[in-house]
Amino acid sequence: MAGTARPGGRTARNRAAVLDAVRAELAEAGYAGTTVDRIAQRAGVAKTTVYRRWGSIEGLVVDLLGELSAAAIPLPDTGDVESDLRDLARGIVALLQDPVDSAPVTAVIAAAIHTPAARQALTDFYAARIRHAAHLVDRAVERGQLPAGTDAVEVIRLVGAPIYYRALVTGEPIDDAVAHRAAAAAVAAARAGAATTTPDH
Amino acid sequence: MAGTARPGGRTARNRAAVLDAVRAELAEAGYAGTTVDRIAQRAGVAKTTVYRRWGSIEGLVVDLLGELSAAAIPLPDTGDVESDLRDLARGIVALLQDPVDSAPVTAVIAAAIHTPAARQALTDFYAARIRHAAHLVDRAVERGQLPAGTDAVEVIRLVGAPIYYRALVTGEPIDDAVAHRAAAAAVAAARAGAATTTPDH
DNA sequence: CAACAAACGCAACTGGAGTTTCATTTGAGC
DNA sequence: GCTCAAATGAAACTCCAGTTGCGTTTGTTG
Repeated sequence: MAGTARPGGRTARNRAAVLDAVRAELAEAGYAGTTVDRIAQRAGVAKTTVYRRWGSIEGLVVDLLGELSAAAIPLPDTGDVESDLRDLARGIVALLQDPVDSAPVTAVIAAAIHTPAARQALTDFYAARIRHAAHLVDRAVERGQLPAGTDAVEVIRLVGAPIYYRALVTGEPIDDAVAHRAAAAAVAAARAGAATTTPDH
Repeated sequence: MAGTARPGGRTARNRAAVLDAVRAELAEAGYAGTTVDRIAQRAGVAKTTVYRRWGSIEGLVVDLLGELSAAAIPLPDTGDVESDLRDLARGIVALLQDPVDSAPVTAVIAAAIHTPAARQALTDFYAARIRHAAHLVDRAVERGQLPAGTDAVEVIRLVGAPIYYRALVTGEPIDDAVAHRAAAAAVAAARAGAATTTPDH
């Protein structure tokens, strides 16, 4: 439904202009300092149009997130699970450290705490991402690097969790060392059978 | 500075009434539906007073978080690291599942994404909590259940991370099974030496 | 190219969050 | 129990996000 009208039509052109403006405003002023008025002005569009089509800033960032999920992300494949997971973790760290890339993500995370629509969009977004990355773990299981019965999705969660935990909860700094440890911990847990589809408790 | 004036004075009485009102409003209407006007009305206080003393809703929830950190939390001590960490994880799950308890926490997390003051308060809050819980891991190292050189704080992070990750990022359901796996993964990582103060990379 | 529905732009309007001003109350100190 | 600074209450005010109404533009259909 992103392309109901012709890509060159005014509707599509305005949509692109507005989303670009949101990206720019988020990067410059942050989520708190971003107003619909300025976005509309920057996009050369009446603010009425923005409110009619997106309803609010939350609607805008949700739409922005949808664009992100459309962009395919390459999956590392070095032949070694831990290397692959480390690359994956480094990608997450890089994403969260870049103001332009992280702004829409953290904005939706904040919005998801209040708004069910944002919550749903975020859940769908990460479900797809994690499912995609899980293939990396499946390959490792096939290679015998991880025990059979390993829950691939759970391993991916274990990689991302410590990084987002720092970014959102503790506010501790994030760097490649964090990515390194997250990958190492995930692999260790998986090797020990702590990430299986049927827990042995 | 919480008790500058006498505990029975009007100032302290108003503070308690307002914070109680915030708790109640958060539980009923959620963070998005909470307004300063209703809080003031509920507390039997002029809204001017609220704005003067707390500045905004964010200031209120930050203050609420401060109250939470003042309440001491008991540390499990079963003699087994994994049991202890599992109890700890269950406590986090219980906190996030209870609307009344979780509301101020998630509210500050959302606020911390935008507001530096909330960010600082949240960072301090969790730094203290994690440091406190880390004693549990230190004891386990002394008992020889975990390798020497284990970073106790990092182990605690590994327990909390998957739970908050689900709550804030992926939106996946949270239950005791999640707590169980988080503790198991953290112990596995620690046993494998993936959570040491001096990483072996 | 004529017709028409949908999307848009513009300006005026609305409502509520947050501020300011000043009179009043509280409670600590003497 | 008197004094005074600080905190509070009440009401009027400002400002801006979000809405509404209506005329205009766009682009699709036949």
